[in-house]
Amino acid sequence: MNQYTQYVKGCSACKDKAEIFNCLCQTELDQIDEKRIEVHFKAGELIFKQGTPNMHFLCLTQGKVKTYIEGYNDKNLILSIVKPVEYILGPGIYADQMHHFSAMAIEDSVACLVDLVTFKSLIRNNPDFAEDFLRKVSLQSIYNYELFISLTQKQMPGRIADVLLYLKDKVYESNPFHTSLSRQDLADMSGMSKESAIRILREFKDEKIIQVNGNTFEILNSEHLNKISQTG
Amino acid sequence: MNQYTQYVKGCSACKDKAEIFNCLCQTELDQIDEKRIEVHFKAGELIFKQGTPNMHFLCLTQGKVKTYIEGYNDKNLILSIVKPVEYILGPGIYADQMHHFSAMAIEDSVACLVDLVTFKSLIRNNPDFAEDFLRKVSLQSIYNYELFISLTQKQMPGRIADVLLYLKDKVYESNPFHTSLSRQDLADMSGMSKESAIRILREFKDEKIIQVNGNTFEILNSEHLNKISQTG
DNA sequence: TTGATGTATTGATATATGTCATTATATTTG
DNA sequence: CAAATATAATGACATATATCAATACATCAA
Repeated sequence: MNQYTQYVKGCSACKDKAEIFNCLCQTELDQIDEKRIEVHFKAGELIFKQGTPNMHFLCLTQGKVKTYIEGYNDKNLILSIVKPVEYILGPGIYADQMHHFSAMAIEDSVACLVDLVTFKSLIRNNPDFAEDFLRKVSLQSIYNYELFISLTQKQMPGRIADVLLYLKDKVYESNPFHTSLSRQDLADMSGMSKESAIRILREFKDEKIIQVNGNTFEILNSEHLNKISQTG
Repeated sequence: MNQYTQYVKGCSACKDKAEIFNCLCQTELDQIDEKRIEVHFKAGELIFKQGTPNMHFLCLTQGKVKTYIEGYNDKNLILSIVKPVEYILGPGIYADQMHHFSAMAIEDSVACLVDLVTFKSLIRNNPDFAEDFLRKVSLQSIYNYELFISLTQKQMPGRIADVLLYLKDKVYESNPFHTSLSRQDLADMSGMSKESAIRILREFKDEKIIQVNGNTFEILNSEHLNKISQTG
């Protein structure tokens, strides 16, 4: 590591990678930089758990993380797959100071933790940052509404189609894509049993809509898959 | 109407009824008061429609409103029943300026509309108001997560139980309660067909968990209903 | 290599839920 | 008032989906 890499490390380096801190001036960035705690997580490690106190603002800088609600009978519902640089924040921050979902690294990951006092003071003192934060929260909310419709009004093929399109377009941004998500995870993303998820994937494969090789997926017939997503 | 009632009308009157404007000073309240447009809706009338531009902040002062996502095949998913004084705001305000769900009066209602420029400037200039707004958005988000679990991981009896408890505790705050919601609405709240909703209600009735008389519901065995909600 | 463990896959079966058709009950309209 | 319309309720049936059991496959440790 040379002097240059040394220099751009920290929040300033993150600033160059993502727009989430665009609204912060150097002083504010330095303020976060000073407070932040960098933590490394191995794949499969829990980052925070639903039901525990939410004391920090969390920003993912490397790796990938799944956020999921732990429901009944050991069933999980995966809400999103987060990739860097993006923050992972729950509604508890401005409500009851609790985590309402869990977060787990699905790849080796690095996250920065900043105490909420610092975070909230930035929100209070920088209206641009506050607005940007509201924008992010809103976008997440919009995605949640889409998820509602997918999960409650579409049948299994439509839901699996949604998951595949989400992974291709939003998470891996490539086709084919390789994922560290298990079949159980795919099932937890689409609200069904893993056996059902596997069956639908096989059907898609038989119909030459996708190609599956272990954990590598390729969407062959995007049009058809979109149609399945639309028609439910 | 005497001079006194005249005096307390407008946003100041609302301030007394709800905490949502507690953070605003008199000047700010007057600012809203000047800009606001009061609109009366009859039961069944559409207040705003999913997919149309979201140009106003909306505050319900009288009546009741259902917010719902319009999905596929003319199926709706009711997100919440809003009662006064509460605002009805969508994530579009800080994202794409569109409505992502529809709102319909289920009783004769009155709402105040304030243009977004005014609203956003209040958020920018009053950190307390911004924080309170974030708190509200967060609470809604938390409720949405509970809804996710109810809708995706519980079977029909559990979902109907959740709807009944929601109406009793959060909407009407009484037992028995009378509702203007149709059986179709109850079905749209629990993500099932209206026939299924009716069947479950009958089962609850047969088991003496609830009493039903048209649109009047009384929860007789709260403990049992809670248990059904828990066990899914 | 071998066994051991976890994950993926498949098939058979049970069950939850939706759909369709029909009747009953309200509610509105002329 | 009766007729007309909307909503509610019920039953028979179809089907989507979960569950259970068995097997295949991959990964890892010894």
